[in-house]
Amino acid sequence: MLQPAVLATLASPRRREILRLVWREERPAGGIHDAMPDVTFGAVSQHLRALADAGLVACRAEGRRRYYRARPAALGPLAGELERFWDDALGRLKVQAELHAARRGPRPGRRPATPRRRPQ
Amino acid sequence: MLQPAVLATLASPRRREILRLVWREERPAGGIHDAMPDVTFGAVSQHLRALADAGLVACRAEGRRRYYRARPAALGPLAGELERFWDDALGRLKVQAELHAARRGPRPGRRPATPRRRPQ
DNA sequence: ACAATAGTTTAGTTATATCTAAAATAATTG
DNA sequence: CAATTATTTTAGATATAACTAAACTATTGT
Repeated sequence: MLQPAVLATLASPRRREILRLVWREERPAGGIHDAMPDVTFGAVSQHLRALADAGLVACRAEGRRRYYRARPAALGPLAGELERFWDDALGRLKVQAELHAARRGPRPGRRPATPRRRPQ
Repeated sequence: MLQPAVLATLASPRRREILRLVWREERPAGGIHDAMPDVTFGAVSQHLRALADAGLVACRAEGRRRYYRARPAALGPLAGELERFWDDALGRLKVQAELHAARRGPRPGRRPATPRRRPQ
């Protein structure tokens, strides 16, 4: 299936919640639902289908259980979709700078690094 | 404004289209609309507001024109929002591998960068 | 085969997004 | 100030998304 909008699929907080639940270890649909008390099993199942359609999760059937797990590689196409922005030299620098700053706190080590395009 | 869902804002293809138009150089709202014949000026303006609310564009008024430009740095929070996934060691490796493979073919330059973990 | 369990799918409701057309605002010009 | 230009905002239509409840499918156990 020609991956329907990874970005759109990730845009739903509910689906990100699910994705986080199955990121490190697979879980059966019921287990996922147990972790989300405020929504129906049916709704969870629907989100799981959306995630699977986008390639963001894989499903393994075992007995009457269906174990879901995240497919981290599916974020590659997301990066691809953002590529037009990300790929811009200025954009990349700014993004990475901010990312690093947010993660580690202000770091003096980052030089402005040869502005190749147009320094705003 | 406390940045409403960068991801959700980017999920709209129309808004990505606009963002691309103002990525490298600022444009007046009208200029943006000119590049999008299949939608109303009003609709464009509404999307511009959504983008601005998400911090993805900035606006400069000059005379009766309003010039918009992208704010690449706003993709930082997006990365932050994806951080929980991206930050996972396995995820990062897979994603970056795929990204680099897609963009330039295998390149040895980038080191994996100390994996910080967060408890889920 | 029957009942129980695990999950999906459907029908229908409600909420949210997106769009158009028109009215409103704001700066500029005559 | 009135007209013009550039843009925003509003009201309302239509489409899409998310959810619930219930019906349905499939697997296991008795």
